[in-house]
Amino acid sequence: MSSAELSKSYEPAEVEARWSKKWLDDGLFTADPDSKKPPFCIVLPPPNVTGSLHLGHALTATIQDILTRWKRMNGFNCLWLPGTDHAGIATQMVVERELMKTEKKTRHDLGREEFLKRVWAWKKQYGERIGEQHKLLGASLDWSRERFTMDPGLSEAVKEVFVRLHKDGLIYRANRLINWDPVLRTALSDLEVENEETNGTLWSIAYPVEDSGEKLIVATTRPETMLGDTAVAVHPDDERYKHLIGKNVVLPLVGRKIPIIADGILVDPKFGTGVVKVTPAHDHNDYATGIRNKLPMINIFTETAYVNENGGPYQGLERFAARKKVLEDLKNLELLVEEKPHKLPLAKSQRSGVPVEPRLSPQWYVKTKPLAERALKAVADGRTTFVPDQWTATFNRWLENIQDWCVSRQLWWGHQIPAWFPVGPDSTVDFEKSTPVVSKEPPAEGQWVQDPDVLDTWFSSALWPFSTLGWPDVNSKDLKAWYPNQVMETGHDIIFFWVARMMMMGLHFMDDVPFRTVYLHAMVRDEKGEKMSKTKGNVIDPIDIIQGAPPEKLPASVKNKYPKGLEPMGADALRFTLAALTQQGRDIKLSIDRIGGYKAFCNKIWNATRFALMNLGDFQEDGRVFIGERALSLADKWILSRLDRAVRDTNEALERYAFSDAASTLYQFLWGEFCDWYIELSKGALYGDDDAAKESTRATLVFCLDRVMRLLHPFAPFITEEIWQKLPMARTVDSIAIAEYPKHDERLRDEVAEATMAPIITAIEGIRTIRGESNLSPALRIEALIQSDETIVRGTLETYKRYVIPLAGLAKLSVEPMGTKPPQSAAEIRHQMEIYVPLAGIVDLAEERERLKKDIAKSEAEAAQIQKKFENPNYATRAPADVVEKDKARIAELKSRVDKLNDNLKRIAPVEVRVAPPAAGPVNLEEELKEELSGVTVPADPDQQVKEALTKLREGTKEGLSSQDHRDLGVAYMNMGLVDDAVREFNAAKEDDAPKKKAPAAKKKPAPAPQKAPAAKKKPAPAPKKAAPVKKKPAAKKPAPKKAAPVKKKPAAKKPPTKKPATKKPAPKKAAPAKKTKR
RNA sequence: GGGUCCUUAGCUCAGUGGUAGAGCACCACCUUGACACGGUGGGGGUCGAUGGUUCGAAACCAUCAGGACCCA
Repeated sequence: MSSAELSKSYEPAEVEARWSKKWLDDGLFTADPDSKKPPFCIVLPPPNVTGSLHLGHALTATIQDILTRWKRMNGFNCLWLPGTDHAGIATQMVVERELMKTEKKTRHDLGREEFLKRVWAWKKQYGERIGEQHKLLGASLDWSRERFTMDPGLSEAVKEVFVRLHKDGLIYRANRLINWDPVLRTALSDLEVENEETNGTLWSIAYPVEDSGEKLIVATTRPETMLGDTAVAVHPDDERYKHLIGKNVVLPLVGRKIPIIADGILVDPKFGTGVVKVTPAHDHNDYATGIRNKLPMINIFTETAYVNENGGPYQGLERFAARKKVLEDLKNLELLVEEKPHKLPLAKSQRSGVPVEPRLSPQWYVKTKPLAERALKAVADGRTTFVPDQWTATFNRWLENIQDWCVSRQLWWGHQIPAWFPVGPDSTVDFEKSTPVVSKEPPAEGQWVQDPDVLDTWFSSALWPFSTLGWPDVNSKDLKAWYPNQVMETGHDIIFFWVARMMMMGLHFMDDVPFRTVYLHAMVRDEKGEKMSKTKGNVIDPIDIIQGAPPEKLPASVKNKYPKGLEPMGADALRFTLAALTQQGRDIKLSIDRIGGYKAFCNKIWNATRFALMNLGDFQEDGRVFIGERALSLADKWILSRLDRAVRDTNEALERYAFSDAASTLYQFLWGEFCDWYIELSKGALYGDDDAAKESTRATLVFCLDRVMRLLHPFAPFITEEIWQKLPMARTVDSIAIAEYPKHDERLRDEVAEATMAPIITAIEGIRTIRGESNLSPALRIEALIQSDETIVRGTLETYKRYVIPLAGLAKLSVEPMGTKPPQSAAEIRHQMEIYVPLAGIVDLAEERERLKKDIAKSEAEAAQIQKKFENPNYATRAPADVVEKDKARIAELKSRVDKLNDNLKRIAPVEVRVAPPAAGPVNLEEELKEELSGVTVPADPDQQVKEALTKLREGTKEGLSSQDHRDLGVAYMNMGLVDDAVREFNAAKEDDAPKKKAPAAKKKPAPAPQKAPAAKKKPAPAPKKAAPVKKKPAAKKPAPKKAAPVKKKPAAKKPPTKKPATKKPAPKKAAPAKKTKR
């Protein structure tokens, strides 16, 4: 086991399939109502049964699964209950469309019974898909409790609720103006109607006043409804029309006499002409006016919005055709006065998209006021809280202004309303006039017919938190165990559809809130921030991201960006991305590239594990000795302490539902600390001969991986299970899914270790900065000298040379008190230490000078900025002392830094190289330059690598070089302090009078390699100050700003939580991995 | 018309009174015995605009501009 072989990279497909099946086979997610553990229950908001999951569902599932797995691992008795919704209108529409397409039939051709059979068949065929998708996502749902809103149990709950609400006087039937969808031929609730700003027309029509030559000009956006006008209204105070109030107009086209009424509510005298036509049966405002003024109501449309028998000659025309005809006729009569463009809000059916036709019809309503009051109170009392809490206000405002809820739908697919109408003597049923009996069964006496209508889908959804648990059986074990649910997690777009209604129903029937916390997540949008919708064609199937997809499967917008299709990312990467992007109160713009980044993260974790397993030997953690009791190295103690912080921060973030903060912490710890630092530091021990060190390192690796896999498991269930199972250690449970979630453990915290590591990290980073900015090959070992006045720092660096040397790629490290600076060196001034790397012979000092100058400039600029604050006399007096002190200290530090950098700049001032003209005869350069070169340190024993490179170069110089090339090389060698080589080249330059043009063969190794083709520089002697371009980049390199002394910060204060994957890192400023070095 | 939210590096976003941050992208150097889905180093921002409060504003207040969403 300890030598388990891992593939070179993480391949999610196989791993996911295997564990997904195993978890289900083992029933790990099947909840037990008899458990003594504390309950934790989330019911999955049921998706449309015939639909398919989109990324919004993937987000819901991810968040709920994170919460559930986290709680499960924390010892809760978790139930996450899946299910689907029958989605009345949507499903019926889909099946009707299919029926028309394949059989050219309407549902009426089939009849209700036969049609419903088809819908059930459809449900059976497509209903599995949602479940499969959830399983691919790794959702730890209890499939044994899967529910469907039209299951017998849930249907029973619906009937029970309807009957009881009716008995309680909270359900009634009324003939009112409702929102009617003329395509679907059903009533809709207010929430199912969307108002859309539309460019329309405002027509002005002349209505002749009866027995008078006067005409009233009315303005309307819907002229066809004049067929149903029963009045015209003016404002009671409008002087223009006062004299006409009480008279009649003759309705054009129809000839009906209708009254001129005064209504101060309907009429705005400033709008249009100040005269309004009133059509109570086809407009909500007019309807209210009709009631106020006791006007007759004339319905002019059929249920499909064709003009009916009340429309006289227009009967049979569709509503828009009727409009056209009415306008035409008015024009002919010269009664159409004006026509102008007008913007108006158009009410459209959310489902069919057609304009809603307000229609008078008898429907069932839920009286919501009393229910809403309880819901409001429960939230006010804090029995249910919203996260983020900004939604509380939205919730309150809606419930405070709630209208009665129209719950009947003229559909076939859904819960048929348990109301019974008497069959009349002539075997007919008058659904409009007769009084129905509400009960589950028809009355025993007489002949009854059940109301043909069904209930709004949301009616059954509102019962979901308790109907799924067995209600109305109040003795149900599940109900007792898990009601109220702990959390309702859903999108904020359905706070009214669902959350509010579940609150009302839960409180009424269970006498308690349905859930303690409502977590509302943001909407998932595409990369451009647009809502994902089928019509926009930007909907992405989460499975295509998990498993990859060929371009032809993708929506156009995605295909454009990824013409080759999508690579498989794996469920863990998708989940982690969603969690990382979840900001409270902010939409998620999903970036596929971002998912790629987290896929890389998964691969990184995989390889870190691979490294560990390859180096564990026969180590086996039996758990008998607590890790802290082992003889741990500094690195071991450090990473354990960092791990403990990650554990604490992750738990703390999850408590706050701050998923992105948790993801960030995990990402940063695993990559930025564990991989970048600990693994690199561990190599010394693992590859060394000290068995004790090896043992403690192996134990630490296993300990960390075990903990961090558990910590990460809720976010990335598959890879963590796979890795956890491979760790050589004793386990008390068979799956990480039911292993204990790591908890903060004070024994692991080690402030001393963290503080001790700080200068080590500072030193390594400082040396790396020099290397990087000097473009030194990672393979090149260099020497470094660190000076510090801090005894502790010196002691630490001396003691832990074995950490610094390999990670910084050193051949040698010297540590000493502040003192004489080495000549010809690059410098980095860091907190409590100065780092010097002798560069003579390695690198072009001119570039180092540039680097220093920029660093100086930057420090000076920062100091000046702070200094400016002190120019304001009030600053020192009014600002808090500690802030002032801090600024003073910072200025002092910067000034000292500038001084030191300047010193070093002087030390590496250019060497004046005077080269005699070649024609002047033999020159003994060594002799001639003795003085100038006296300060140059010639590396006593250049690194083997350098030697090799030089050898190669020297060989290269033997052929094809012009005298000019030799001279350039000579200067280069001079600058590097390689006097012998320089002299040889200068001599060669003189001897070689027949120049051959050929660039030296040398590669780009560390040594100088003047690759430029030998230009025919005729100039006798180059005498360049710095000629030899050691590196390629001609231009100045970059400065070496580096932030001040990062490491110091003391990891603890992680600032506020962050969001993204990487946030602020705790200790290591930049967490530089440490790969290179060894060789 | 009412309400909510957003505007910080090329992109996506943290930061909410005291030295501008992350990931990705970018540049340079590296096929180093876990990983090129990698390593190291680096460049890049007048924090939407204007005014105010304050010793000090990306942050608080006001106004404006641009964008998103909800409700009527």
